[in-house]
Amino acid sequence: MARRSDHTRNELHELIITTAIRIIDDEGFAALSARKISGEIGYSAGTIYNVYKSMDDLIVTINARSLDIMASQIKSLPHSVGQTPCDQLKAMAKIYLNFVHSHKERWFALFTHRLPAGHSLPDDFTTKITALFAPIERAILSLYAESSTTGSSKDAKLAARTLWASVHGICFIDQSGKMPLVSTQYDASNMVNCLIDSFVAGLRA
Amino acid sequence: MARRSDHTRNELHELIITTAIRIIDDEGFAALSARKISGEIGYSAGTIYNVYKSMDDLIVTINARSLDIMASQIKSLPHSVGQTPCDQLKAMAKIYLNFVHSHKERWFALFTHRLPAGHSLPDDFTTKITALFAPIERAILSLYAESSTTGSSKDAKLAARTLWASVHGICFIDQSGKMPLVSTQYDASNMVNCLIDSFVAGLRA
DNA sequence: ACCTGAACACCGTTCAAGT
DNA sequence: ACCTGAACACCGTTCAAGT
Repeated sequence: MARRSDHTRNELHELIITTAIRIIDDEGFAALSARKISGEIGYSAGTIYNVYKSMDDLIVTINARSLDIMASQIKSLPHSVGQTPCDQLKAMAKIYLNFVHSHKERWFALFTHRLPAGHSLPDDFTTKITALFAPIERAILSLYAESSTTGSSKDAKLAARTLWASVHGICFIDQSGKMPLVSTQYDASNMVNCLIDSFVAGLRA
Repeated sequence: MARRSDHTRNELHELIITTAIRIIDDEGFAALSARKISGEIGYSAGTIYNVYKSMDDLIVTINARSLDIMASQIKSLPHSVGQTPCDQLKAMAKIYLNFVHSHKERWFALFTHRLPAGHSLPDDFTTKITALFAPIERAILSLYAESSTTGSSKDAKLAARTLWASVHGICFIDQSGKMPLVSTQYDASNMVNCLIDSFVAGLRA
C-alpha cells in the first residue's frame, strides 16, 4: 500500500511506545501484544517490526524509559543541605516506592522481562542502572565519613548495592501480593523505614 | 479412544508435574506450555485440562512444591543449640540462596507468576508462605530477648518480614542479571551477609 | 521507501465425538 | 469414564507483493 505519510518515522516510534505503555498500565503487562498495539494505532502488525527489531526490543525501550523517570525524580530531589545520609536514603527509597505504586505494571515489566537466552541488554540500559546507584553510594559514603568508622569505598559499594537490592525486595513482595499482609502495620513504607533505620544504625555500629 | 489405563489418575497427576518441572528447569519458565507437556508424556493437550483446571492451576501447584522444598530444608536445619540468632538467620538465608542458584527457573516461576485479575491464590498456598516466616520471626524474637532492648512481638514481625523481603530482593537482583556486577565482591552471598550483619547490629543498637 | 496481508509456527482452552 | 482431535481465538515474526 505504500508509504502513508500519516506519521513521520519518529512520530510512529513515539506512537508505538505511548500506546504500548497505555496497554501495560491499563490492561497489565501480560496483555501487551504487537497485534494489539498495531490495531490501536491503525497500522498492520508488520509495521511494528519496521520500527523495532522485536517485541523484546520494544519492551527494553519502555523499560529504559522507566529508569529515566526514576533517575529524573532523584535528580530533582531538594539539595542535600541539612539532611542526614539516612534522610537522603529514605527520600530516594520513597521515589522508588512511589514508582511501584503509581506504575505497578510498568515496574513489573521492568523487573520480570528477560531477553531470550544469548541476548543481552544494550550497554546504555546497563549504564542507566549504574547511574541510579551513584547517589546511593554517595549517601553511604558520607555515612562512613560522618561516623568514626573508616569504611572503604569498596564497602560502600557493597552496602549501597545491598541496601538497594533490599528496597527492591520489599517493593517486589509488596507488589506480588504473595506475602500475606495481616495488617497495614507491615506495609511497604513501614518496611522500608525499618530496613533503612536498622541497616544504617548497623553500619555505624 | 476411551480410557487408556496406562496411568492412574495419580500417576498422571505426577507425570504432568514432573514433566513440567523438567521443562522449566531445562528450557526455562517461558518454554512451558500445555502442548509441550502433553506431547512429551504422549497424551493430547486436552488431557492436561482433565487433571488441572488450567495452566495457572498447574503452575500454582508447582510453585507450592517449591515452597515445600524450602520448608523441608529449613526444618532439617541442625538444632539451634549454641547458635546465635544471627547465625540462624544466615543459615536460613543460605537455604534460600541455594534454592535460587540450584533452581533458578523454578524460583523465577514462583515469584513472577501471577493469576489473572480476580483470581487469588488458594489458602493452602498462603499458609505455606506464612509457615516459612515463622522460624525467622522466632530468630528475631530471641534476638530481642538476648539484648536488653524490649522489642514487642509486633516489632519482631515487622523486622522478620523486612529482613526476608530484603533477602528476597538480593536473590532477585542476583538472578535477574540487571545489576551490573562489576566484581565478585558484590555477589549475592556477600550481600546477604552484609545485610544480616548490619540489620541485626542495627536492631540491637 | 513504506506498508500490508497472508503465511508459518506457535499458544491456552473447550468440547463433541469416539471407545 | 476417559481421552482425542478439531476448532476457536489468540500469539510473534517474516516477507513477497503492492503502491
